[in-house]
Amino acid sequence: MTSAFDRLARPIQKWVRDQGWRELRDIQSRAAQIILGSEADIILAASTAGGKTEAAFLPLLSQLVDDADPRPGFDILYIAPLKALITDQARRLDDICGSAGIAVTPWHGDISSGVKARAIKNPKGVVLITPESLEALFIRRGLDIPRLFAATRAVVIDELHTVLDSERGIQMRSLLTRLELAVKRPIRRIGLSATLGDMVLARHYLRPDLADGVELVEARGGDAELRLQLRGYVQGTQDEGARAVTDAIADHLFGNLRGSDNLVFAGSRQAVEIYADRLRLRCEAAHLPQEFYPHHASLSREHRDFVERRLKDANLPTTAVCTSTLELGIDIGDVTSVAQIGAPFSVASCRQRLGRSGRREGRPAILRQYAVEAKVTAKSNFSDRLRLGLLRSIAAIELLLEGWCEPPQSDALHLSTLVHQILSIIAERGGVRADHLHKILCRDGPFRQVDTSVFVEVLRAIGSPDTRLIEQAGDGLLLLGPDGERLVEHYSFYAVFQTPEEYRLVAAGRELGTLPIDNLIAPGMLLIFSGRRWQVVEVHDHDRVIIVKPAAAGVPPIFGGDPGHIHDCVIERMLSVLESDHRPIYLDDAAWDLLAEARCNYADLQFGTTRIAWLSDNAAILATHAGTLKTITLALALRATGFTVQTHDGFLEVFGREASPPLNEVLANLAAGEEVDLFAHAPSLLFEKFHPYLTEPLLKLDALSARLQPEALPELCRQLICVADVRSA
DNA sequence: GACCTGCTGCGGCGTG
Repeated sequence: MTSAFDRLARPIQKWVRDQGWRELRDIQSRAAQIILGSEADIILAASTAGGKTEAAFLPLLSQLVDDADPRPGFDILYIAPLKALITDQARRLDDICGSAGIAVTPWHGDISSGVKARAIKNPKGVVLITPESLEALFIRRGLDIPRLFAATRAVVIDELHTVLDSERGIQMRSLLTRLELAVKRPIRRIGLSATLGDMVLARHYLRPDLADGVELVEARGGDAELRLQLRGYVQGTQDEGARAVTDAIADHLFGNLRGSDNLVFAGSRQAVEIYADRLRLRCEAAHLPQEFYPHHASLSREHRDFVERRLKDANLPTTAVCTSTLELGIDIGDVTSVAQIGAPFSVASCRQRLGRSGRREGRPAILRQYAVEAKVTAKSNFSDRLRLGLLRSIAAIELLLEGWCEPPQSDALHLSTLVHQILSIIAERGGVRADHLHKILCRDGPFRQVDTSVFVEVLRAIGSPDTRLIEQAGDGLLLLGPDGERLVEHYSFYAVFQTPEEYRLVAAGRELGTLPIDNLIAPGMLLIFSGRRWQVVEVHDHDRVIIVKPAAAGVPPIFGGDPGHIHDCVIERMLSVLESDHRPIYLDDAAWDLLAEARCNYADLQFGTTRIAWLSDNAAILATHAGTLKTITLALALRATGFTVQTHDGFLEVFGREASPPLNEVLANLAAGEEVDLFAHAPSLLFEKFHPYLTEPLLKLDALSARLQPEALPELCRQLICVADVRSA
């Protein structure tokens, strides 16, 4: 067979040689053979900096050079979830395309309207766009879509793994369906991804109707040496004790990270502020130049750019104390080590973070995991005694080492995003019939879990006199109603995800960043923000602005957040770690003491032989051996039957009240399939952007599909009472 | 019990 390199177009070959590459990487050769030898859809899976972009684009651009399409229109559509990524990739592609005379157009909110207007007039080459800007194109220029994409041969979707089951991922898949409808032919899809946990599901996501036809090219081996340490810390119940742990961790970070580039994932924006402050003080005390900086989404763009530039600069040692802002693929170069404070929420993000270090040949990947546990007293709760945070850290590391990570959740209805896409299609076309809408979105598009009756209910809800998002014309055509019109006209419509309201924080005329409005802020209060200390001078509620001045002391603000979902496999692993007597080699002595203590307490509760630990006649701790979704579902079922329930990772603490029936009986009934009203205590059902326009029955369906697992309840309860029976018999 | 992401069209003003 002709080598992959030989099959590339001349100018592309020249570019490869100019890079000084001796040969194409394995993933690049294999991708080139498939792209140039077939029409197949492809997933290219490799770690950051694994050469995925070139693997897709070298052959695609070769096709443009050797076999140009005379029709007008963009030849290649590239979609990425971050503006920064588009800017980076446009620069790299410009370099390759320059000599081949192929146009490269970055397209997102920060690109000037002049560039966009020119591209619309004369569309060609590669366009790099965000899902939101593509959405805007459909809504504002619906009639131009067939012309703009008449010549498009391929859609390249970057960071596919981050959008698989998210609202934005569903939106993007809907847009791809609509694009193919507009040009009346399929367009090859190429997904670029980090290594995925479940490749079958990923293929299905890329091309639902022909998942088996999706070719998979994964980067082979090449895994760097991994150096791991899990350090245990115990914090007291007093404020003073809590500070002592923070200082101990800050001391360790300061001693080990100074002088090199590192990322410290602190877990929350508040923790980022605390640790950045502690580390700054240590530099000042030692009369050393500052090299520790905070980085999270509430900080001003200016400050974040500054930190990112420092990370890229090889001459300035820089450690960013950050949230998941620095987890995604923007180019900050290689870092020496990664630290993680507190247990990670998912194995997938843990892997993504670790992938930031050890990327260069011969350098190890280094992960320091800090586990902070509460000091146990006579009054301590069992969850503190079982050291659930430490266990989750261990479980995540073990699963990471085994190559596992969370698969996407595929059965959610995504009704909020469905409302968004209904409005968008009506706006794109001016009007559309209900049956046609159903065909585009539910039969051909990504909303296949939505059956006809639910779809009709959604249309009724958003067409009701209360909501007035849509209305029906005499000929049956669905049109935008007055409120729908107003919604779609505003630029805030294009994003499918929700964003909270915020104050802007300003010091000496410069914006430091933003704070959620639920912080109670008054003049005179002290704040830690952007790695420095401030005093509030003025609060302008109307303009949502807070003016601050430097201060000598401060407290970190509250940033809110939502509870995360822990996967079933992570919980199972936590329990098997508890039931084993093995000492993982990466634990330090303090962490090992904590684990040994947790194992003793687990045995004391008899959990080795039963899943129910009775606290009294009608109060117990249940070991659900299940992740957040199932555990929460059981908690709601028990609350509905009159119990007070507290939830923990994989455990429930259940207390009977005077009127509640015996817990044993309730569990037996649930095991037998008895139905209970999981929404008996009217929990809030508004989570997503377009939820406020839906009816309560629809909101419950949406919650049941994505946030609960009622179908798992009987089996979960059978397990609970079965294992309990074995013990009593 | 947490984090992140995105945005058009148009009017008004200054400058060359």
